[in-house]
Amino acid sequence: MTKQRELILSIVRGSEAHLSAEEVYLAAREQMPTIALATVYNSLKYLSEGGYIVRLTFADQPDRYDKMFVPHDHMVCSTCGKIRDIRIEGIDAFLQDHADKDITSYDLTLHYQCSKCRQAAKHN
Amino acid sequence: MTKQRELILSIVRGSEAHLSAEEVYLAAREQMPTIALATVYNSLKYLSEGGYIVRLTFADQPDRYDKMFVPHDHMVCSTCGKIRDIRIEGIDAFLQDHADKDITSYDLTLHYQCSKCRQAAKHN
DNA sequence: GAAATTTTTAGAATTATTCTAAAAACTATT
DNA sequence: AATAGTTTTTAGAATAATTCTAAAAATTTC
Repeated sequence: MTKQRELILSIVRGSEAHLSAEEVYLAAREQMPTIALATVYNSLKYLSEGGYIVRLTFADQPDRYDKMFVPHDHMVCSTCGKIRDIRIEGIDAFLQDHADKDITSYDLTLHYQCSKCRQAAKHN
Repeated sequence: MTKQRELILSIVRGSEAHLSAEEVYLAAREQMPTIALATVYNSLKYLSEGGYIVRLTFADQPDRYDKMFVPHDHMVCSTCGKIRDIRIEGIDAFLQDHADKDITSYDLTLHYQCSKCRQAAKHN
């Protein structure tokens, strides 16, 4: 673990948001102004492949990174793209039961409209 | 519906694969050699926003397009990236039941290792 | 069938990410 | 603790996927 990777890990772990590489880069620069964007990408790859953090891929957004201490799924607002954590109780068992092959992991994203966007939509 | 959009819709509907924009473009050019790549992107956006086809987003791959006559989910091989359709019986009801908000749709991707890649991995 | 609108085309632009090659930082070896 | 070997970082170039732009073509409306 280099200083850079430690820093990046601490940024992802210290945030409740689902940060993009760019956002991690901006946060990292505050503590290490000379860090390169490529290092952020390298480190995020290293950390997610090593299981320290989880990479999330959503449509129409750059990839995001999640500390995922507690297993959970995600809801994305179809209008503004904001991401919300959600826990679907019993989903793991349900999926293993209903899939014919052994699954190693899964991604589940629910689409919905967040309350802010629902409000905004009314005023049209 | 313009000629171009008709053609692109027929290509997606006529394929069992999950075609990328580039693949649709190559197929489209065989019947309409002057079609522009931007038109393929525009049309795929138009068709997926209109509900004629479904856009799929996976990590480390360009977006893909699926005719989705029958609702289903997807399994992606973690090694080669190949996509397989899967039907998870009762998942819709399960999700609506277990999510606290009204969901408009969902994406579920299961990760696994396809038999070809599992074989290949053995010989190491 | 002229006018208005929409779509297509071709190429430039943008965004997210990876690659490259040299420099720097570690690690292991005497 | 100097040396050699390996890994990581850096900065910038390169790439891939997709969108934007502006003019031309097609389509629709009146």
